[in-house]
Amino acid sequence: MTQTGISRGQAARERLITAAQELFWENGVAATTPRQVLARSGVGHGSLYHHFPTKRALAIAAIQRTSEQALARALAVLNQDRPARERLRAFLTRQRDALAGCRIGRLTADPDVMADAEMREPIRRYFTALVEALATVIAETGVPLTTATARATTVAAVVQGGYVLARAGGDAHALERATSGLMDLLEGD
Amino acid sequence: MTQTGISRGQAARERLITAAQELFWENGVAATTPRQVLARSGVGHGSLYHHFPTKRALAIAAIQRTSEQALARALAVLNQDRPARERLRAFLTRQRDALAGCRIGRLTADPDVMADAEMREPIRRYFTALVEALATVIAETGVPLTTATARATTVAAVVQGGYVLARAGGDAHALERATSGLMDLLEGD
DNA sequence: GTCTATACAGGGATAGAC
DNA sequence: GTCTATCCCTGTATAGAC
Repeated sequence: MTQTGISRGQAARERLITAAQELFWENGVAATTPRQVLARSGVGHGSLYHHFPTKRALAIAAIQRTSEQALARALAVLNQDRPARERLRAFLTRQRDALAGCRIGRLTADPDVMADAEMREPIRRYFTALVEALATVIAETGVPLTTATARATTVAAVVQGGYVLARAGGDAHALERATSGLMDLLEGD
Repeated sequence: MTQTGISRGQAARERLITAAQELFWENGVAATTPRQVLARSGVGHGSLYHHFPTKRALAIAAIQRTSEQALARALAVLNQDRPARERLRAFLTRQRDALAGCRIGRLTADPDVMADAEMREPIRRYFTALVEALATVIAETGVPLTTATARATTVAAVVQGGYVLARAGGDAHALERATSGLMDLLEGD
C-alpha cells in the first residue's frame, strides 16, 4: 500500500521479461537458457527464481507479452482512418525485419512451445485476431465475407512465408517480392 | 572390391540419417539429441560416432537428404505432362501434413541451422530451385516473366505461411484456406 | 528481493575392448 | 564396425545466508 505503481521488484521482473522476449526472437524458447536471460537482463540468479518459479513460467509471460504487443501494432495499421484498400496495402508493405523472422510465427517451430498448451495459446490468439481483422478490412473493399476470410488467411500466410523465404535465402527482399506479388493479384493486376 | 553395392556399414549409416531426418522434422535440429537418434535408429553409440564425427556432420547429411527428397517430389508435380495451369493448381492443392509443418521451411527457425552456413545451404538451394520451377510454370500460363517470378515467390510463401498458420491454430484447414484463397486470385476469381 | 554455493541430470563426445 | 564405460560441461534448478 505504501508502494508506487511499480516497485523495485517489478523492475527486475520487467527486465527479465524483456530480455526473454529478445532472446526468444533471436534463438527461440527451447534454445534460450536461463543464464542467457540473466546476462542480457543484468538480473541475478536468485532474482530470476524469485520472480518466476521455472523457465516455463518466464517463457509464458514473455510469449504473452510479445503476442499482445505484436497484435497491437498490427491492429494499429489495420484500423487507421483511411480507405480499406490503403490499410490493406499498408499492412502488406509494412517495414519488417525479414531476416530476423516473425517473433510470433517463428515460435510455431519451437518444440518447447508446441509441446505446451499455455505457450501455444497466445500464438493461436494472435493469428486468430489478425486474420479476423484482415478479413474485416478485405470485406470493406467490397469482397463477399466468405471470400474475404479465405483471402485474409492468404494475406497472413504470405507474410509468414515471406519471412521463411527471406531467412532461407539470406535475402530480405524475398519477403517484399512475396507480398508485392500478392498485392498485384489483390489489386487486379 | 568384394563388397556388394551397399555394405553392412552403410545400413547403419542410412538408418542414422533416416532417424535424424524424422526427428529433425518433429523437433528441429537443436532440440534433437544424439541419444534420440540412437534410440530411433536402433544403432549403437559407438556406431554413430564411427560414421559421423559429430552431431553437426550427421545434421548436415540429414538436411541435405531431406532437401533433395523434398525438391524431387515438388518438381515431380510441377513437371507433369499437363497444362501449366493444372500443374500450378496441383502444386497448391497437394496433400500436405499441415500440422507437422514443412520439413525444410521449419528449419529456418532453428538456431543451430541458421548459425551454420553448411546447414543453411541445402535449404537455400531448395527454395531457390522451387521458386525457379514455379516461375517457369507460371510464365507458361501466359504471364510476363518478371511478374511470374514475383508471383512464384508469392506461391511458395503462401504454402510456407499456411503451414505456420495451421500449426499456430492447431487447425490443418488453415493451410487449405491460404492456398485456395491464392488460387482464386490466380485464376482471376 | 538478491546473493552465492551447491546439486544433479542430460547433452555431446572420447577411449579402448571386442 | 560396434559395444560399453567414462568424461566434462551446461541447463535447470534448490538452499540458505544477507
